[in-house]
Order: sequence, then structure tokens, then C-alpha cells
Amino acid sequence: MEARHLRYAVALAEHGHFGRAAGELGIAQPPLSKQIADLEREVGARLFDRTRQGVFPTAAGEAFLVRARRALEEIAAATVDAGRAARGETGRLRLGFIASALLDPLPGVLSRFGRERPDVRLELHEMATSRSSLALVAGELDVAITLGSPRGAGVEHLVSVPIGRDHVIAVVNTAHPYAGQLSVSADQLRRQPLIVSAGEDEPSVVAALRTLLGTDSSVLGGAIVARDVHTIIGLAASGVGVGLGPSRMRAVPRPGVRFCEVTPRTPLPDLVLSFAARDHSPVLRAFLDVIRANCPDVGAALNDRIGSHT
Amino acid sequence: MEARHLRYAVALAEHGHFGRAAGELGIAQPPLSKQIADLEREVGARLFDRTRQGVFPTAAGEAFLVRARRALEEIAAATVDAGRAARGETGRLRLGFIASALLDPLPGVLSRFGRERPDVRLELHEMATSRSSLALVAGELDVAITLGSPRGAGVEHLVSVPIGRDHVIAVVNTAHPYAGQLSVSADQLRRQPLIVSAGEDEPSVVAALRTLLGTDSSVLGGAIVARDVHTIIGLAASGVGVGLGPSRMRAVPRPGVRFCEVTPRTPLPDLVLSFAARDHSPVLRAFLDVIRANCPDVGAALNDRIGSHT
DNA sequence: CGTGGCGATATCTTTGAGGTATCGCCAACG
DNA sequence: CGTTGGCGATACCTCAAAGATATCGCCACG
Repeated sequence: MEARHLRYAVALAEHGHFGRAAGELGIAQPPLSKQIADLEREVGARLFDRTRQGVFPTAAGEAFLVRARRALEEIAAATVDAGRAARGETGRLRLGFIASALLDPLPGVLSRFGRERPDVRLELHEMATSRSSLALVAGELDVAITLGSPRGAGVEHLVSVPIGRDHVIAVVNTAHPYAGQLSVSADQLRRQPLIVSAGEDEPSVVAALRTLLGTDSSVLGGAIVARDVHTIIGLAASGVGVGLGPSRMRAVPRPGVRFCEVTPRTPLPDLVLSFAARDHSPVLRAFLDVIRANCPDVGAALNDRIGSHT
Repeated sequence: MEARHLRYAVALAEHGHFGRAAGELGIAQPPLSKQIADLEREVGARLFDRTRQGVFPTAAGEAFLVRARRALEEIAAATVDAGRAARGETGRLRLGFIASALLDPLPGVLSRFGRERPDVRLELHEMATSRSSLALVAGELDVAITLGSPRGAGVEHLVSVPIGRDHVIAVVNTAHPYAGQLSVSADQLRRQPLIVSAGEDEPSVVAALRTLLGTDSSVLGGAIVARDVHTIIGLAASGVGVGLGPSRMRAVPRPGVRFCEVTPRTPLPDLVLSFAARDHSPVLRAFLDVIRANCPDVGAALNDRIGSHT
């Protein structure tokens, strides 16, 4: 049985007249008669009663037509749905990201993406760089934002683009002597109780701090350890010490604290966006477009790797 | 788009391999490649990724396949449903009947029909003979059980078959003097307070009673009037008089009453089953088969008018 | 550097969808 | 009571396209 048979049966039921139904279908009457006859033979039951008053579905015909109309609706919807999926208007995007990405690029990116693609299901998974790398290679994520490029087996199949530079800054209570300074020096920091974070991704931050404060790790050894940047800021606000963290901390609005640059300027690993090189999903493309629009500094780098979606 | 395209796309998705999918479909590989290419052109989106590892649906392909599978299910169900409807296994039967038919033929007929055709929706409408006639002609009923043949315009398009003879019997309290008699005479009845019914269909009953009791209607004029046979029996049980009604009353199990024949035997109009002459609905046929099986006396009459369904 | 597996392409064959002409049937009408 | 006209079915033809066969191009793999 072909969709044609369904279309013809539905048209015949609607017009109750072979000639008019055929005209509406853009064919002549004899082919319609034949197709309906073939259909009735295949189904094994008479579907229409031909009377002088018109053509009416039998009980079997009524039952058939219910299904036929539904099938035709599904077929029409198939093309529509496929088109929407192909344009990236529907679908799913699984995003892995480090917690600190929630401070700066993600709020703008996610709200914009959600506005542009309301029917795309966003799956957000906060995870460390190492896990993002594994999940991307395993196909469990579509895109990831990590601290530094993904590492490990299979990363050669990934495209990675830096989307944000970062460096160490300090955060202090507004009443703290350093609060008025434009920047604080490493020497000044060495004389203060310090607050640093201890997330899974923090080895790189700790390494940066070692570079800043010198190999004498005794200062760091005595530091207060916080689980995330919000805790660092909270502790700094309460005055127990000087917080050290990524410059992205500035994005957290918090009265009672002040942020200071640190000299010498101490770079942290770039925030990196990665995805499978062979993934040409239109939803991913749309997401990359939003990244490009929201992170103007890295637009060029992205353009080098992939073409624009639009 | 044709159903073929859906079948091919689904098979390709299941096998992930053009050659094997084609084999499963009973065609060669090149035609499958062409049909899929045609489909992708018509949909306006690539539906499958051809990789060295196999053929996999794209996001658009996944969206398409969901709809395609549903459409194919509907198409398969269309044939099944039409077949079931054609065999009278599903559908609807609108039955009009006079109340007294509920006493005798209907309980057996309905329970048997309900057992044989559990998926047929039975619509039962108690109505007078005149209304059944109109509804049958108007196509608002499929079949009717009436007292006497339907009357009025359009009855020539109906087939009517008597399915049960009937005559007047009496019902009395077990303590009543007549309770021991095999039959009561018209004379005896004339000396008793009588209980008769007054339904819409009762003119014919009243006419029969006039025949029985003589044109002296004063006896009937003083009778107690009940709305239905159950009330007649109830009143007779309470001893207020002698009930007169159709012999079908015997079907009502009721302690405390006894039924007696009446002499002379006074016929009532036959119970008649009618349906539209041009109605060949399999559900109706099945119903007629049940009537034939449950009313052995009238089997021959029915057979004269319509062929057996089986 | 073959070699084999896979999908795409080219070309031919054949099925069957659709067109035209006509028939048979019945209701309505002169 | 024959005629006519409308409708669906039938007969026959045409041609588009589904499918078969042969072959190509490509890449992974030995």
C-alpha cells in the first residue's frame, strides 16, 4: 500500500464523487476508480458504497479513513519536523562546562541561545575539564567549555577554540587596607591569610599561584581552601583573608568586596570551547554562532575553524 | 512522498548499511540509494550520514524517522481495522426497541451478542413503535424491535420480520381464587378489578382487550392503569386486581404471582424486527445471526429475506 | 601498493500509474 | 416508454519511474 492510496481514499470520502475527487487530485476519473479498486482488493474489504446518491464509506471504510488521515498527518509532519531539525530549531544540546564558566560567558550565552532556539532542549552538566574531555570523545557531550584544552586519548578528533583569557585577581573586604589599591603585589599577598579554591580543575590555578608567590609553598599550604569562587568571595567579604581566583569572579555582583589586579599579572589557562570535529549538527552550529556573537574577541579564531552557520 | 520512501528510510536506519537494507527490502542496492537520495531532496535535508563505520541518521533523519515509523504503523493498522470492521468485529449498532422486548428476546440476544462481539458498541434506545419507524427510515437506528410492523412514510425501504408471537395472559396474586386455574375466561375477568398498561404502544393492546372483553368498555374504563409490565405484575402481586398483559411477562421472575392463560386466546401484534433493506453492515448481519440463533421459530422467515452472514 | 567493501552513477528493462475512449447501468424526463 | 444524461467500470495505450545490471570512485586495511 502506498500513500497515494490513502490520499485518494480520503479525497473520495470528502467529495463523495469519483469525478470530482479525481479533479481535485489532478488526475482523471478512471485511474482513481482503479486505485480505489486496487486498494479495496489489497485491504480485502469494500471501503466505499457506490450509490446513485453518491459515494459513501462503508463501516470498513470509516475505520480505514481514520487511520489513513492520521498516517497522512504523520507523513506531512515528517517533512516539517525534519526541516526544523535540519535548521537546528529543534533537537538537543548536551553542554559540559566548568563551574566558573557559569560566572562569565554562560549566563549571556545561555539566555541568548534559549531565546533564539526555544525548542532546543539544553542539557547542562557541570564537570571538570578531564571529565568533559572523556565525555566529548565518547559522544556523551556535544560541546564542552573547559579550563585549557581537553587532554587525553581521542582529543585529536576534537576542535578546540579559546573563548576567554583569564588571570589571577584578588578579592578583599571593602574595609581591608588593600581595598583602595588598583593592584596588590605578590609581596603584599605573601603577608596575608589567603583564600584559594580546591576544585578538581584547580591544579592549574594552584600552579599559577605558585608562579606568582614563588616556590615557597608554605604560604599556600596555610591558605584557607574553598570549594568554589562564591565561597572565596564570601570568605573575603567576611574579612578572614584575601581571596585569589580567576578574573571572571568580577562577574559576581557582591556588595562588601572589592576586586584588585595582582602584579605581576599571572595568566590562567584559557577558557576553551571544544566539540567533535566531525559533528556538523545544526544545533551545534547555532550554539557556536551564539558563542561568536557573545565572545567577540574569539570570533576570528572560531571562523578559522568552522564556517558560519548563516 | 510515498510510503515506500518511509519503509526504505526505516530499513536503512535499522540496518545502517545500504546493501543489507536493500536485501531485506527485496530490492538491489542502487534503487535504494536512489530512493533515499530522492527522499532527501524532497525533504530538503540530508537524513543519513554515510560514514566508513556505517550509515546513521542525522538529527533531521531522527526527527523524520519518528514520524515515518508512526505513519507506517497507522498504515498497517488501517488494513487491520478495516478488516475487523468488515467482519463486524468492531463498529456500532443502534437498536430501538419497545420496553416489553426487554422481557423476553433481548436479555438472551444482548448477552450473546455482547459475548460474540465484545468490541461492538451497542446503543440501546427504548422507544415506541412509531418512533422506531421514523428513526429507522431517517437512518438514526440500525435495527428496531417493534410491536407490529413499522408504519409511516418510508417503511417500504425497510425489511421487517416477525420474531415472536404474543397473546394476552393474566397475572394474579398466588392467594387469588384464579391462581389455581390453568386459564381464566373473559367472563371471570369482567368481574374483577383489572390492571392494564398505558404505554405509547398500548393502543394495540387495548384493542386486543376490547376484542376479549367485548365492546362494553366500561370494564376497561374502570381498570387500573400502569406504565409498564413490571408495575402490572407488582400491582397484581399486591392483590389489588388481575393484571392483563403480554405473555412475555412470564419471563419476569417474581415470587408471589401466578400467570394464567386467558380464554379465548387473544393474540397481540407480533414482535417485529426491522432494518433498512439496503443496510448490509456486517454488524447488523451478525446481530441478525444472533436473532436467528435465539429465536428458532423465526429462523426460516429471516433466512427468506437475507442470507446468513457465515 | 594492491585489494576489497561500500555507496554513487550510468544505462537498460519493466512495471504500473495515468490518460483517452467507451461501455453499462439506472434515474429522470419528455 | 423510449431517450437522455450522469456516473462508475472497463479496455487499451502511453510514458514516467522503480528496479536490475554493470561499473565507477573512494577510502580503510592488509
